Amino acid sequence: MAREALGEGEVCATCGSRVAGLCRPLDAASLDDVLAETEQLSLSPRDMLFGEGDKAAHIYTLVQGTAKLTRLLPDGREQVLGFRFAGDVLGYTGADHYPFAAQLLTPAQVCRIERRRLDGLLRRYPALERRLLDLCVQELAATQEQLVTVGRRTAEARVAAFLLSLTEAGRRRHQVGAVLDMPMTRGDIADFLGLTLETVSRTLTAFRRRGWVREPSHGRVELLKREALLELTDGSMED
Amino acid sequence: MAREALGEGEVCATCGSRVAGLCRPLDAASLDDVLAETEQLSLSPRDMLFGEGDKAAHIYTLVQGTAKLTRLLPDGREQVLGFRFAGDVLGYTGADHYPFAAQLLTPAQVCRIERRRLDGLLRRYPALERRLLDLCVQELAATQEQLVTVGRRTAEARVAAFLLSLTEAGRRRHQVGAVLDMPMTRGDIADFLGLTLETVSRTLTAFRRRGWVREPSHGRVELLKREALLELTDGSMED
DNA sequence: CGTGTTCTTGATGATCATCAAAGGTGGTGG
DNA sequence: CCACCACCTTTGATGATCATCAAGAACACG
Repeated sequence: MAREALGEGEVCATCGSRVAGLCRPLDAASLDDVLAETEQLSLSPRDMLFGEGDKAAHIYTLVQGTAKLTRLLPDGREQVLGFRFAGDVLGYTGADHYPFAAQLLTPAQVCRIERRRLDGLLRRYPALERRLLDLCVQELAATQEQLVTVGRRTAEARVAAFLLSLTEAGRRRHQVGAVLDMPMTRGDIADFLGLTLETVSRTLTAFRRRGWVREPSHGRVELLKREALLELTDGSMED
Repeated sequence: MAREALGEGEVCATCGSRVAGLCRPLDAASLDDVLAETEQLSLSPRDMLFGEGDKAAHIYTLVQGTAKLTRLLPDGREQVLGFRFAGDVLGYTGADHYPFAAQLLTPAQVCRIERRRLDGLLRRYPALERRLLDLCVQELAATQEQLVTVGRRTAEARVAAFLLSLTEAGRRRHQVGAVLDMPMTRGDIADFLGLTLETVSRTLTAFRRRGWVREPSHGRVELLKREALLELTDGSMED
């Protein structure tokens, strides 16, 4: 669906790689070469891409769909480290076991490559290593931003920051229009923001009552008063 | 001081690079080459390595001393993103402005290199790019761990996790003995853990009263009951 | 020895978690 | 096609944890 809207990079026959994902910096010939070493998978909501502590055998590019990255706590609760969308790369780690789990929230297509094959490719295509570094730096910045949100903001400000981050995620996927996909449950959002699902629910209905947001259907939101949400985050989210 | 304890890599005449830092993977000849493009600085507590939003002109290796990375909130409070110790690399970012500030907590020596010169070096020594990626992956993991701490743990568990992380940081610097450096104030720790300085103070005196920790002098701690602290974090910090 | 900073300790209260129950929604199978 | 079931969401009542406000003590520094 987003396929036609992509413009610029195009290509991405099987993998979407050219557009975003790991292989973005490659030219057509190299891309074919790399794609030869990959597998494509179709998956369903709740499927695990990998579990926390699993052997880190693959690197994944999410071609279509949404996933959450989670760490499990001993008492059964979980912390959501982040959400990932079409075009994002998942599961690169220095260690040989994944330090967190990746679970799909929607139907999805992914492109994956074996870790040990990747090492060869990295030697052959140095641009890939640079790409991985750029992606890692981006992820780090996003995680730090999230740390600020969870560490220093009120419940309302956290939910506001989350909603605003959805529009950023939508833009990266060239999503047009004011209505955003929000495939995660209140519980997922709560585990992301360091709150309970009740608090998230109450906060969202408060925003709805104030006319700041609208939920046209399950899994979608529209932000009607972006300024109000921005103000809640205290101006600390730029753009 | 830690200098003689290093063993293995040694070298590190000026920069400490061989031991840790950015240049660890280089051989002696390449190291000399790289060092020729660096500057060495001696700095004092409270000096800023760089401010949030400054032009990202340099990459720094902390040779000696401790620093905190912070983001400022509009209301004047700050979130400490992390602490950095001898051997750590600071200030690598994809953007052209630093997204956070770096301030020293102790007297320090740093080795820095201009951003644009680094780009040339990265081409000449691909191992450096790999090194940067490894460091970034490590930082990401640490930040995610911190997100779990701040998002899901009680005040006591957060302080316990912080203390335990100090022993990890000490080990990386080959610090021997049970007494750890803790150059940060209660306020710094609070801003790191998403608490107030009063709560940190109360929690630490509680630990002291229980005989779990001791502060032989300002800026040092000894952990007397590691198991107790570990249990507080709920077993979610391994090792 | 004084001054600024950091640390401790107490009293009070707000925010958000917890416990509980009912209303929606989508999906599945009879 | 309808009914049932699992899961998600909403809303309320209550209370615990931690922030806030305040003041004094310890410490480091010049």
